[in-house]
Amino acid sequence: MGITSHDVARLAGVSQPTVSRALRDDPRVSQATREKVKRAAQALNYVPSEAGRTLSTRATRRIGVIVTDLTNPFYPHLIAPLHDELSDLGYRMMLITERSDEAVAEQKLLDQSMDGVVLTTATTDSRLPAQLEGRGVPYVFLNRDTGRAGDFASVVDNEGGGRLVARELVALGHRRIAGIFGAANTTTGREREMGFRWALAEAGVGLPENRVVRGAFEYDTGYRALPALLEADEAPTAVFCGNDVVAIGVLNAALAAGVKIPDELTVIGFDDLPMAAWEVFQLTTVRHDLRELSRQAARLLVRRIAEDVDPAGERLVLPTEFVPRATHARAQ
Amino acid sequence: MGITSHDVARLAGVSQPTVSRALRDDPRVSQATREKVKRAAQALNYVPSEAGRTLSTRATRRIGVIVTDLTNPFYPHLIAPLHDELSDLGYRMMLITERSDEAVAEQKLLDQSMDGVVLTTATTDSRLPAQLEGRGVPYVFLNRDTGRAGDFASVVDNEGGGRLVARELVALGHRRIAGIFGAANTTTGREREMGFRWALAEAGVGLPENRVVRGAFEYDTGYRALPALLEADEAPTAVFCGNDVVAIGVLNAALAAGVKIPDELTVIGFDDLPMAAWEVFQLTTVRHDLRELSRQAARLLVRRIAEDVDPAGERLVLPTEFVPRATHARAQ
DNA sequence: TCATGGAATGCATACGTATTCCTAGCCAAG
DNA sequence: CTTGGCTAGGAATACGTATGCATTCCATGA
Repeated sequence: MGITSHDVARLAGVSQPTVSRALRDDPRVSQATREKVKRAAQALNYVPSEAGRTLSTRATRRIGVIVTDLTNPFYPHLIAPLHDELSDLGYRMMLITERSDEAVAEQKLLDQSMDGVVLTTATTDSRLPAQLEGRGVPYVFLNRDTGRAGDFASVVDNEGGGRLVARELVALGHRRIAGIFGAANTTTGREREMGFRWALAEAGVGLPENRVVRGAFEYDTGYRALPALLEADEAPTAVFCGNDVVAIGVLNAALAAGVKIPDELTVIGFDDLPMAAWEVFQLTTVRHDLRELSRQAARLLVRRIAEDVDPAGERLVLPTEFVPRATHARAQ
Repeated sequence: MGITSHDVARLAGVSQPTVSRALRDDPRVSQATREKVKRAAQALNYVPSEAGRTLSTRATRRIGVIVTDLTNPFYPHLIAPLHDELSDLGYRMMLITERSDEAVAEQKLLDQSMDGVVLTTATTDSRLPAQLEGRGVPYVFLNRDTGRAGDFASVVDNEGGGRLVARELVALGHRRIAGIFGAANTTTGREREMGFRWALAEAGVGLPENRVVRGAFEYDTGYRALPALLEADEAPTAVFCGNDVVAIGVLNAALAAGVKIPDELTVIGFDDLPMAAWEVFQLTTVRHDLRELSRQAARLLVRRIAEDVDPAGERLVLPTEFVPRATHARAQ
């Protein structure tokens, strides 16, 4: 069925190893032979078998990427540039969702079928990193990490972003402020909350627990949190959301509840997804370079595979920037 | 470095083939030996090498999926259930974007590194299917196909969907109707347009070329098309969009242009993405079962790999349903 | 003229698993 | 007591590529 290097060898009248060398432009094969082999390969439409090569070289040129939910609009914006950069670096991307049975997922990661792994779903209690470590599989964190020393990670200055938002809200005169943060076992959730909280505290503004919600970085988290926050005795005049997707949930819930944005409620997101700029949202948010975030992760991983990396860990942090649009206003 | 079946064999005091058999519960190995081997494998934390298995069995349990742009909100809703179903069927998903250099992409598809391929980006003039055919790589079309006989495809009744919309618009009294359709070299674009057009013609309503736009199924297509359509002498009172993403572009453009939806313009989408139901859009659209569409494709491909399939081709067509929400109204 | 060395290529083998075929041992039937 | 058949496991090998090592051939220099 499949055409092998032996078939090419036969046609070209050389040995199989010579085919292998000629096609990879090994200087040890003469110009004439090289051309003869290439013509034969062309004629047979030969494509080297990846499995054979992998077994022989012990490199798959494949990278596994662990994601939770692709239908969450955030992830495609992470995955797409990651795919492109990996592709440029000569690697293919293998997508694995976290939901898969854990044992199965581990098998997939540990069977030597990938040269490296990108983790986008790290929680502070995940045991996967240790497994990979033990198996010698290079990996990097993207967007989230464990927060421990020794990580290889491409992340955002979440604390700084949280601070930016807090200062803006305070400057706008807001005092009853709410937060819908990410899960406490994610660094993105925790760091954004901490930066926000500390900067508020510096300004003497409190953030009581009854104005705080924590949940997954999903539309529904924002959509469901808003009604609860509005029920409180003193409704907040501003809410900082863990990310844009959550904020968009809030904006939709506000529309459903008849809450005027930004007059009655200021809403701030995080990430600046393209969607945030849509006319229907005009979401004020915190921008960072999502493309670069992914690219950096790809390059870091490839460096780690090549062992061209600081053994003590490398944590690449991208800066944030406040993006004023139409969902913020002075406290009434 | 890696632990192989030979290591397990040594520890268990048996031969390598016995390890292979024992771990795969081959009835030819005795209960006692099987347990001994499994304990040894457990102790060494043995995971079979995928490359070795692939080379030996000539099956990779890997499926390639070709996509254009993941950041287009439509694709994740196609890919996520596809991934899940493939995973349930024991396959992994390898993502490949169309933008990659074509030669490179072909290499990736033809190097025997996948057992099958799912094509989501077929155009009527694509040469990839022929390549795969020639190489004996099983493939199926998902969502789009070539429209030729012999295809293996999981698609939607696009024509029927187009008809549904045309009849609704006519019943609402619309006579100046516009269409923003998909590219003419995609079946999804063409069939939706044809169904729509024919049903309008049946009702005696015309669809002049100056009220027709064709373009990629992207946000920008809708966003840019609306101003052009509004400039015409007689602005349309209704516009049918090639899919929800395009429709959402139109809704945003309408907001920017100060056009009231639905009073001044009726907007209809196609697909019923979750996003269509968001309060900010409340998009009237055409629903089909996107999850089932992908699942069907996965199962069809696996059947084709097993050669348990009608050699003349199989085209699985899912029905459509009109979903009235808030972006349609009677012609003023 | 013969030894030396380098260039070009072939031979043998490794990679890790699955499978075909063979062998040893045992039991039961004659 | 022998023989046929069955069971459990091992030996050999295939899968396709890459590579270390051996070989051949030719040119060069002594």
